Amino acid sequence: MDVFEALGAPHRRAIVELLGDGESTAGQIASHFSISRPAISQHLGVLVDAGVLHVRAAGRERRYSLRTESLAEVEDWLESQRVRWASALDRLSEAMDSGEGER
Amino acid sequence: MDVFEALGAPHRRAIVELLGDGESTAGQIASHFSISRPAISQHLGVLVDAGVLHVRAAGRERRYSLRTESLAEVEDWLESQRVRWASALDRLSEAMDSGEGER
DNA sequence: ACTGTATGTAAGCAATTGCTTACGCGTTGT
DNA sequence: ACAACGCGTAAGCAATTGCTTACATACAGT
Repeated sequence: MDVFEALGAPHRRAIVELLGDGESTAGQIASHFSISRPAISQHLGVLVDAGVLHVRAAGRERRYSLRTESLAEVEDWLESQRVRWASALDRLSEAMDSGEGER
Repeated sequence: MDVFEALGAPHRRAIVELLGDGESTAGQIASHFSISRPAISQHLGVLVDAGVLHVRAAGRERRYSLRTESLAEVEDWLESQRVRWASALDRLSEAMDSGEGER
């Protein structure tokens, strides 16, 4: 599953938001939600698979943290879309300037 | 369905990429994919609902175009995440500077 | 060694998703 | 008026998702 799909689920986005404050353990994360701990564990698995999170074992805990590179990946995509959109607009206004009356 | 979920599906992202070149009709869009036309129609519906696309009826055609504001929404979210992440790092290094030996 | 704590994994299930084919409805051209 | 076109909607279906409870594993504290 890629980054976009991973961020598609609201709960997973909420997890990312939580981790914006910094690293935290699976249990701490789960405590913020009303769904079961295993459900969170599965979401965390998806996020790690997608490269959004990084896990670090620390004793019996597992500390999750954001991998900002993955968010950058999404940002890059958006950026590239905006660029293409902008140049499409350019072409459009160019066409309107020159060929106004055509069809 | 919100923008994130809408962009979660690969086909829908591909549609957005297509529309980066400018407005186009449902049929034109569908012709780029191997899935059925109704399937594309449904994806278009989702994207419009999510505010990603705008439709304009033109005779018997329907012209779809990007609503860049919605992509900006996603970008804002990412941005805000990055800000929080950055300040979390600040707090961390601050803590390390001052209280090094604690814990 | 033994108990409790932190966590992932397995199995099962209802709801949702992404697709298909069949159909309906307005628009265009003759 | 009528045929063909462009498109959305309905119905149905298999696959996937998001959850649950129950279980397994591994470390920590006594």
